[in-house]
Amino acid sequence: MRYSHKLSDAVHILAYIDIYHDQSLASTAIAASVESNPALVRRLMVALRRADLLTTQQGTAQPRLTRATKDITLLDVYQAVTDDGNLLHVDDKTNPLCIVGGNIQETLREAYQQVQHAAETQMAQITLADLITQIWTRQRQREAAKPTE
Amino acid sequence: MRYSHKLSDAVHILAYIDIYHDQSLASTAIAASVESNPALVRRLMVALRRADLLTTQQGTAQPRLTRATKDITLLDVYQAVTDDGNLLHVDDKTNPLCIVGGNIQETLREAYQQVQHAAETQMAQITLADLITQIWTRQRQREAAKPTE
DNA sequence: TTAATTGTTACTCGTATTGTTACATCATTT
DNA sequence: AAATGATGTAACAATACGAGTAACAATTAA
Repeated sequence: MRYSHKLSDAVHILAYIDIYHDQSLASTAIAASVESNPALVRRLMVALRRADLLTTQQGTAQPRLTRATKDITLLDVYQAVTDDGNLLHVDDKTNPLCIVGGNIQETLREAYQQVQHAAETQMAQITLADLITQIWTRQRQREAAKPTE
Repeated sequence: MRYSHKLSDAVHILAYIDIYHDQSLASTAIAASVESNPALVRRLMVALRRADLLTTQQGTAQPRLTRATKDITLLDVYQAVTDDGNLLHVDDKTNPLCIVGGNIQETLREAYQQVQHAAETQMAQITLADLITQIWTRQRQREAAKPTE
């Protein structure tokens, strides 16, 4: 299975909507920035809409964030675009008659839960506003490095 | 097939080697506990050997841990069996001419690195000894619940 | 020598992700 | 009212990776 960039693309979409709020927000325009295709963008926007992160209206290219960028965390986006949301996965087919096979599943589930919690805590501390600030900072640095285009 | 259980199976192998050290440690015996096949077990053992977590000898079914179980962490095993070791992945194909597409990759890479660090810190605090203790605890609980087999 | 085991490779299969196309539905413009 | 453009949605293909499986050389021990 290929590594997923759904989270990255979803963040991309949200940042695009915020930064280019006075330009075209059509899925084709966003797709050009993501270098993907409009259908993929719309599919991700469905997931973001279901997670109550943005609103859309059929027929109009007017997606809007439902709240301030500082109130949308990386965790919100992550949970919106992943199915189960688990970073690590237990092998649920082990031999129950073996001491290891019969007890490792619950043991690992608990350990993985601790790792998951640590990761999610960090994700919850990174907001969309933080990311957009970073994007602008890097943009200004690039412009400063190349004063004449 | 769905998400990878390489980490789970690798921990399984290490725990099996420790718990059943006085019984057959052939890849077929371990595979029976994992409910997988010997070749998969041997492939994972290659990764664990390269990470200096165990030693093997061709022709003999005598894998041995290179150090005490308390000195082997979940992070050690994770890094042994994953290629790049990254839990989250940046979309490296975005439009560099767009403010978002041109700066989001590095921005997300930094954010993902923080999440990765949080997860790895937690993984480093979970040792193979902890997991084996958990396995034994659960085993005793199951035996107590069913006094007569 | 014979049997068992590891080390290794090649191949198939299942499935998640992404790319692509098509079309119904809705809104806006003419 | 018609035309245009957008979203919502589904279907299918292409791709990639994990896992299953089989096969065989190399090595060890009986």
